[in-house]
Amino acid sequence: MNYQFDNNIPIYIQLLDNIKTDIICGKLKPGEKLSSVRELSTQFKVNPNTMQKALSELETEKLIYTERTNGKYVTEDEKLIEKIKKDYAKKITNDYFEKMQKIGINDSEIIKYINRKENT
Amino acid sequence: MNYQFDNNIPIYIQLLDNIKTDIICGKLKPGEKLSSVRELSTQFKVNPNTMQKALSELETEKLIYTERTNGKYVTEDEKLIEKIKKDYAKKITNDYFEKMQKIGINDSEIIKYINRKENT
Amino acid sequence: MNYQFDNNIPIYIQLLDNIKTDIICGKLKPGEKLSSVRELSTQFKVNPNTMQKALSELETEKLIYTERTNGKYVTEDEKLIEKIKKDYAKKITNDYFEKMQKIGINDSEIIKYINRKENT
Amino acid sequence: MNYQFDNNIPIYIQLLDNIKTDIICGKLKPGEKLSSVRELSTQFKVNPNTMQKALSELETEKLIYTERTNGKYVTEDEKLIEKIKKDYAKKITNDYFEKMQKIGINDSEIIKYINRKENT
DNA sequence: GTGGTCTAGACCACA
DNA sequence: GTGGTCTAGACCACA
Repeated sequence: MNYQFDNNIPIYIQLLDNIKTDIICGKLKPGEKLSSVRELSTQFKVNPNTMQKALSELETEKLIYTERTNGKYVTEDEKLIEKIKKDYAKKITNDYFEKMQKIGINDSEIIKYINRKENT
Repeated sequence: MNYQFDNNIPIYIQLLDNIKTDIICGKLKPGEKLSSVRELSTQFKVNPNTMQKALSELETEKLIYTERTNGKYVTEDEKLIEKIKKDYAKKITNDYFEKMQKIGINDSEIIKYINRKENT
Repeated sequence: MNYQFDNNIPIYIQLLDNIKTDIICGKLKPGEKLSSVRELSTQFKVNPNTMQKALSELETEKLIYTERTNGKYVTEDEKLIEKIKKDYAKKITNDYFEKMQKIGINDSEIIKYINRKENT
Repeated sequence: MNYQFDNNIPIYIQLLDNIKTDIICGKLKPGEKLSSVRELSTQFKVNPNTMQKALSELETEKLIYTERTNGKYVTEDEKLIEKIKKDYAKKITNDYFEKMQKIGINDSEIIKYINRKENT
């Protein structure tokens, strides 16, 4: 499996989002141990420093924590994960509505777009 | 009127989006003459080069055209505007669904988020 | 002026603390422009990346902000600075008391140590 | 009893401080025999090597001594303990004042912070 | 083996 | 000129 990076977004952000998404959607379980920085960087074919940067950002968000000389783990705080998930969902829903309204598409028209999408 | 720029997105992109949105939602009418680059750059408080770059991108998209020595105008091609509007609306609807699904939120849950938003 | 680094503390933390202290005590004023990353790294004789790391940590704390292609500035939010100052002062006061009590020195004895210090 | 370690300070330092504090505050009496390294490492849930390192540092400071094949003991030199206690107290008092002054809090303001703390 | 730090230096977009 | 990103690779403490 070979990851494709979007050239317009910094790689460390894409790595970060990738792992974050895995935590939020439950693919990475609370308390689960992550692969080592070295392994992950090999797997994603990036420099260890780049991976380290992505992971340390996740750590400041408290989504992962480090046991020194041992490894990195997904937070056990399930409420935090749930909160981040809901906040994120609300945010992108808001952003979506904002963008639609900005180009002059009102609520009832938005529903049409959504229904068309739903019935695919 | 003072525009607030998001420091993480190139200013010329933000300018471009701004004007594009105005055309799509009809605030700028088909065939309407734009202010001069100089005026626009003063109005948005940006470097004229930056404004120039934004406008030339819009010109590549054919949303505006230049009459030499006379100024820049919104395209008169209403079908083009309509098409860009619909394509854009579909695209952001798709993006929205994709993002929600990525974090493990399925269609019926998406509807909940949308309803909550609708009833605000 | 040549900075001496403590070998047991990461350099970027020491840089960060240094600048943070300058902001908190008012040596760097709210809204003041910082020297460029390159200048600062020359001045402190560290690698630009190390300085960059220190500064970006200060940015996540919102004590500084970046104007792209322009430079970095001290936050204009004086309340935030004041808050960070007070929180920090409370924290080190608490830490001090805790440490003293841990080695079996009670409040009245602490006062003696403080008075002796005060009258120096 | 389960010790919580701060991940940013080497565990052996935290163990060392812990035992040192117990000696200084009298919880461990002069001449008292310590538990075996094996017991201590089980009790603190650390690797025996780590506990060994902590103890050997304490031995360098002469706060404990080893009777070969018999075990480790707290020093009987009460003056030494008293001296270390006072030195430590002075040191952290000095450090405290230094830190406060560094962020621009003068002596009279320090007193306010202390009084507020005292009256809790 | 684990994570953390740091350097040297290249390269980039933007203004 | 400004900040930002990324790589290659060394070195370190800790367990």
